[in-house]
Amino acid sequence: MTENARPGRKRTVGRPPRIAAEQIVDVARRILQEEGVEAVSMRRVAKEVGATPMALYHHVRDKDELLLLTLRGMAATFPRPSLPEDPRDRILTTAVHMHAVLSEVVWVIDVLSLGDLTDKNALWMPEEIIDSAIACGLTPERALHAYRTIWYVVHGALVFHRADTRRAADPDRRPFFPALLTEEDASELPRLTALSADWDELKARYDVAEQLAAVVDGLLGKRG
Amino acid sequence: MTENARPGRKRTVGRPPRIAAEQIVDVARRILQEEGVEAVSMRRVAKEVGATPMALYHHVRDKDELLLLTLRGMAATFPRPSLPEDPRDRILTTAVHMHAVLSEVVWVIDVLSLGDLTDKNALWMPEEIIDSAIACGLTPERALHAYRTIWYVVHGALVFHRADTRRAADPDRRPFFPALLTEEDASELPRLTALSADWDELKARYDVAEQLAAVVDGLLGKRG
DNA sequence: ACCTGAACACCGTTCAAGT
DNA sequence: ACCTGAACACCGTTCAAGT
Repeated sequence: MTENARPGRKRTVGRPPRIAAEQIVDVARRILQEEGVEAVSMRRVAKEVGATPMALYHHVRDKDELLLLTLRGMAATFPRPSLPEDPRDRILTTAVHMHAVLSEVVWVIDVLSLGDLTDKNALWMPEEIIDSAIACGLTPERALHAYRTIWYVVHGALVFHRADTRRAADPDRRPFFPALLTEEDASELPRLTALSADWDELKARYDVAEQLAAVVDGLLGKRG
Repeated sequence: MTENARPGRKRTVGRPPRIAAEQIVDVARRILQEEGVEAVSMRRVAKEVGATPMALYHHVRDKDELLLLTLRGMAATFPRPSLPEDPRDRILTTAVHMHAVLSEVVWVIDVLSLGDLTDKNALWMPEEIIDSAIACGLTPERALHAYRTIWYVVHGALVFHRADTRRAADPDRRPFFPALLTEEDASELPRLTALSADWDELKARYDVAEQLAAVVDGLLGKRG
């Protein structure tokens, strides 16, 4: 948001605005949801909002800022779940919640991977995970690192699931992993060859909650 | 690679090629390395190879294919490390190796996240991890899931480290996480507030090998 | 202060034609 | 078979001018 268009600032002189920053962001968010991040362009948003492309630049600094603004308030639309007592379970529930929320609004992950977290309403999740990890005996530093690792697993599950979905939708998709295994590879790559038979079913059975449970236990050092 | 340009196919008629597919891929790879994925365009590659943009389409199907071809052979340039005896250690060493290799050629991760694995020389790594996980007592299916989770951690570490590097290089970077914490947040987000003081140092101390060790132990079920 | 119009410097890709 | 030229349908952003 540019300096002069910041909400709450009194506008006493000059031409009254014809389009509001919120309108722009709403349109961008709708395109994001309906057609994905690659369908969003300044020109497209401008057209749908009924203005020239350059009008947008009075409300947002550039395209990146517009995309980041679409995230604002998203976390608030999902109710904060009630968490269990046990700190280990609190971590797990929060992590699974992060994944669940983000897989309901798939476009968020696309925007998220190109910028920073801007939504303060989402910060209770790292806070909760770090706090619970400390309650489990980790130092604050180790707790932070553990949070990052958990986030990487959540992020990876979302990103690669999205990539799979896209590929499945692609009409003329190129040959990919299991297809490029030849007979000769069978001896060198026996495990992959064996698994490639029902690759898609196996992939579908990947259970994030289960994996996160194992990861959390590992990070908390609950091992013999 | 288009049907008619496939290497090994005898070309007995027609105009001799002026540019080879390999030239195109080499130029693309150089731009990738020197300026990043967003600097690669069909027009730019064509110019540097001394041809019109459309000449490229005789050797590759589209831009995506060109990018995927740049990965071909990358894994072979890194020697396969000697692995320890213990299967748990083999998993860890392989995972750390994946991370080390990919952080030496940072552009690979950008290309990788938009497509599939095309380099057969890289497949020994999932094979090794899955095989060792089975040796540790996991079923093949659980071993595959464990591999995916490990890959997510490696991928996340690389992607977010790259995002940080980019942001650090950006001259007019926007305010991001620790900066947007206000005094009022301190009570609701005490852990994050406390950690935000030396955020950058903490981030720099994130040790992938250490995290992977914990994750692997969790995935192998080595807990009390 | 807010918006328009024209322009700059790009994209990926298709299609018809040349050698 | 391989390559060119022109064209289509786009991009993000700057700059000068209008109300």
